Amino acid sequence: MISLIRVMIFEDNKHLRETFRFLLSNSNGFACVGAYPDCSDMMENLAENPCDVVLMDIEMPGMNGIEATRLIRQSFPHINILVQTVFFEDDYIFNAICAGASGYILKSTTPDGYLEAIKDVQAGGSPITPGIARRVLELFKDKLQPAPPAKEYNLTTQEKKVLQLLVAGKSYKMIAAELFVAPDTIKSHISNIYAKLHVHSGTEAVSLAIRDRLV
Amino acid sequence: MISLIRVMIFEDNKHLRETFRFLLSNSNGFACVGAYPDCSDMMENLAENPCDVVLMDIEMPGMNGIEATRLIRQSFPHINILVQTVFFEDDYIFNAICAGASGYILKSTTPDGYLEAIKDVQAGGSPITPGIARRVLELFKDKLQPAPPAKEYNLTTQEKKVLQLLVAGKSYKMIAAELFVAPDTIKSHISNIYAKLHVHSGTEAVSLAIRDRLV
DNA sequence: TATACAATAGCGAAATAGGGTGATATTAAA
DNA sequence: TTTAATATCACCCTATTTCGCTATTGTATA
Repeated sequence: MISLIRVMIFEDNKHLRETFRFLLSNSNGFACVGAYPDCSDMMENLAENPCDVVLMDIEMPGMNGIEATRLIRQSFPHINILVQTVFFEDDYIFNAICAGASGYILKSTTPDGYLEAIKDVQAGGSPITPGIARRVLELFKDKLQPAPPAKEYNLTTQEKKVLQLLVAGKSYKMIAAELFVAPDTIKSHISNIYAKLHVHSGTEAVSLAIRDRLV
Repeated sequence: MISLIRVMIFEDNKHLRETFRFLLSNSNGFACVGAYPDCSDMMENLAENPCDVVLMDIEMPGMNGIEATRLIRQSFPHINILVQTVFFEDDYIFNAICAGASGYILKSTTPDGYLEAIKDVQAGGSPITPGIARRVLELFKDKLQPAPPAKEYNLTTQEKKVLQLLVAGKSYKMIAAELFVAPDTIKSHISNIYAKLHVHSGTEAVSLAIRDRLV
């Protein structure tokens, strides 16, 4: 008994859809268990025809491929979804990943490329067209390191401690107690902090401190 | 005149290093402009031998490939760095991307795979081994959607507005003015907000609101 | 039709925060 | 050695915040 990778196709372009079906039906190790132009009966299709991999177009009439991906992942988490598109849109890429796509390839891929990609996702990998992968890495970097504190504010070590306790929601008295100094000293520090941060209240200072990662 | 992709290699394993050198020197369109076992003289090497792509091992004696990647990106931002490793470590992947690696491949790649990957990075893409790409996507998802507000707090719409303005550093009076109601109304709302959030001061509320993404 | 909740508003008292000014001791830099 | 920055503390005064309690209105909901 040979293990087949069962693939379901969602692709609105009829010619492409039939090409995929033909390719999968005539390649060893692959089977096409359905090919549909839109996602109108998607959940029923998936429930009736078990499959391992879904080849999902993004641009489709009705529900788009990203929303469809999200739905499939919710009800059939074991299915690997290979998203394909003609566009490089950052929003597409970002949303497709968040929706749970397991791979993301460009439509310019060769027939063998498709088969390779389907094998890759089935094996637990995530084939990504290099051009798209570059965008993924850029997005990753942008989102994950939103610039270290652009401004330094030149807070002293004691001021930083006070600011931290202020962010923790402590009152002047409590901060004073924790740092073993007089409440008036804390008041003085906080005045200086406000001046350096150009704010005039605790809430403003806390807000800025958190957003600028001063704490 | 043919355009060559000039590649510099950093790889501590002598056999691998020489294999790469041989492969690049004997493949059309590629040139090896240097192959070193560590990064001790890296910056000088790069300054003296212009190159387009660096093939960088992660595990090396002395400076590791990730730190080296960071340094190269700082001084030679036009150079594309292709990182390779034998390990699937999430930390490696994460840090390599943040350091500015343009591609990330496993050492099990075939000779042709290396040449393809080098061509890909030079063309502005980011070849990533599917297995690693899967980890990248997982990391991406984990880091970017750090759980929606675990607690709901059941704030009303008006209370949310008030909280937002409080986070913006506004005083009771200013909030009242912006929402066209009496200051005492804001006082009431804030009392209710504090009760729902289990806090007792503006700074605490702002801190919690930002950290729990209520705003 | 009661009941609950949201939004509104007011009153009073106590606590806290914030602005200003000034002083002292210590330490680091010019 | 003078100067500048830091950390400390005090006093005065006002504004703001916080807590409690009460109360009205409109809108859903049981």
